[in-house]
Amino acid sequence: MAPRSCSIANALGVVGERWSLLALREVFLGVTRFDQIAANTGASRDVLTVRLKKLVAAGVLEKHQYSEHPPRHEYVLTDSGRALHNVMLMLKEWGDAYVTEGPLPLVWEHSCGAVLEPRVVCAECGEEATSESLTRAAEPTH
Amino acid sequence: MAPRSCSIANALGVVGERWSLLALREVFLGVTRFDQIAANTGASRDVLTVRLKKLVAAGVLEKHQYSEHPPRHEYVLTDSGRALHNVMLMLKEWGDAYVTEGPLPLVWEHSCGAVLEPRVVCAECGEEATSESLTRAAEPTH
DNA sequence: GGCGTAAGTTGGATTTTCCAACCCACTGAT
DNA sequence: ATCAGTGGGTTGGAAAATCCAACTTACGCC
Repeated sequence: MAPRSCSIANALGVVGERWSLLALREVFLGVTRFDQIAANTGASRDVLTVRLKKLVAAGVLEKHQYSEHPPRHEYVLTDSGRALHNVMLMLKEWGDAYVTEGPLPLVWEHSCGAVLEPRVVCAECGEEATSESLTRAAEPTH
Repeated sequence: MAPRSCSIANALGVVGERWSLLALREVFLGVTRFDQIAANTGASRDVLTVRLKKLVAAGVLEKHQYSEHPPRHEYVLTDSGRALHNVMLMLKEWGDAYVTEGPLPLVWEHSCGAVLEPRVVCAECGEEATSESLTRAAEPTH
């Protein structure tokens, strides 16, 4: 039996290794340089090198040279990388609710002025998308 | 410099290891037994044993005995586990859009009848929560 | 010249992971 | 009663990934 084919597995194949998402979190927060990413995540430099290369190869990040002499780079998000924002939001939300103890280390405020409480809704009808309100529409026909 | 304290890191401490989220995906899909989870994810049995124990210890899953002789168990989601649904949805959405090639292996239909296209919105105002519409509201005061 | 910073590389020890094989308790068919 | 099959693991050894500290290169500043 081959394992189930699934976009969650595919996604994790790209960003599912340790440090990948934390490195991306830093880029989202505006920290784009190797040393700072290493310090803020706690990843060792060699592993971080490999992760960043993989994320660049996968088209999630781009490496921009912002100085030629000496050569200096920064990592910036591609469209694909920016699209991971929702994943990070939900992961943060779950961590806030069920893992983090004590005061929350980071709180987002939405442009409407409220502290952000994210909800996942169906783009069509605007109603919340819970696991109960979803049914499988297609199976692989193989 | 200590690494940044953050709910994303805390969340990944619980579900960030390989196979954890895929095992949870199976439980969401109604596959609750060890052998089937192993087969559908591709995880080796020893690693899966450790992952499931950790998820139970973290309060994400519960192990229910459904037969005494022979002892047989199934894994069921707790509230905390059910709350991971949003994370999985967004991960699937990103995988669909940026990683999976060819036809999508799985499509969800919302109760409104439409194929689900999930959006993350602010619970307060209902507007979409993009990275541009968010600002940091609090920093650790330490 | 010496110090500091950025962005890695390298080497070796330690952990994890993988995989196949094994085990035990039971069930159901012959 | 034996015999294959299933569920849920455990064990052992090989392979891969990770961690950490030290080293490197290439500059800019004083």
